[in-house]
Amino acid sequence: MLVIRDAFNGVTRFEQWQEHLGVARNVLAARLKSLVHHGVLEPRLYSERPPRNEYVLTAKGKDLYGILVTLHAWGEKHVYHDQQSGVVLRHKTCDNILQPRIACGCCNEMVRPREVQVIYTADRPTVGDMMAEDEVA
Amino acid sequence: MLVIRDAFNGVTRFEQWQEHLGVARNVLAARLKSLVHHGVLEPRLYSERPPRNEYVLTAKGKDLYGILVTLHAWGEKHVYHDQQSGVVLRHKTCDNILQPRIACGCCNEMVRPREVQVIYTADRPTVGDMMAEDEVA
DNA sequence: TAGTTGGGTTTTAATTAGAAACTTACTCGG
DNA sequence: CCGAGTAAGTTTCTAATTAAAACCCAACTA
Repeated sequence: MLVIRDAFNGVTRFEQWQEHLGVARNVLAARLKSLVHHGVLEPRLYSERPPRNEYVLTAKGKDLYGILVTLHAWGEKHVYHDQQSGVVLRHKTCDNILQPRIACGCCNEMVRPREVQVIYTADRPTVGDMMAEDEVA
Repeated sequence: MLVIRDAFNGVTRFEQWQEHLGVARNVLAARLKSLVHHGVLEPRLYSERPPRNEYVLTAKGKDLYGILVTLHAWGEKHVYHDQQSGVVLRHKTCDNILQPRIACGCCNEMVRPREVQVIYTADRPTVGDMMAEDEVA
């Protein structure tokens, strides 16, 4: 998640993440590999010899933006209690601090939890099933 | 997260989570304890003797709804590729499958990533700092 | 040629998860 | 009254996962 957050902030290279996050190098390498494998990031060779790649967000990755924004707002409100967290998101269009709300893509109305119905269309897959896609190797 | 998801689906008791998630009992106990400690869930004694609690979402917990919905939609689109995932969210108000979008709480407009500016209001705290609140004990 | 930089692996140590048994304090049925 | 059942955990021990630290290496660079 933090890797992806940085990616949205323009980070594309191993060393940049390493510096920003202070995470162990092997862990970062594993994260990147996994994110590439899951199609969230895409490696791009920016130097042939020595072979060096940068990592850019795919469409799948870019679609994580809503999650990040929502998560950030939650943290601001409930973890930092609207005090200095160090990072703030501004909505350029209206020039206010972004307070993200969930809207419906169909009717454009704001969505409240009460208006959402959970429908089970089949036997609910187990957590194991959900992770099964990993078992490629 | 899965614990919280179930909480939104009406689960309040230890055994219910245990059955739904199939997670080890000690792990579940640890999760619940941690969620209570972080103020996401609130224990409520529903029986004095024997002492038994149920767990209900706090305001902080309820505010996680947006994250869950956004996450779910992402999974539907990119992990299940809009095929049978087993669970679907319906927007009662307009009777369509919910496709959550991020809207701005101030101007009510849909938000696109480009319209969001990241502002660093202070030295960015390290990941360590962010977690420091845990060090109460 | 001796650093330095980018991008990793290998090794080792710590953390976490899991499975199963045990505990406590009841209730219920015979 | 006795044993079984239930709900909510705790304990113990083992297995798997994760992370930190150190190491590696190919290519620039001074």
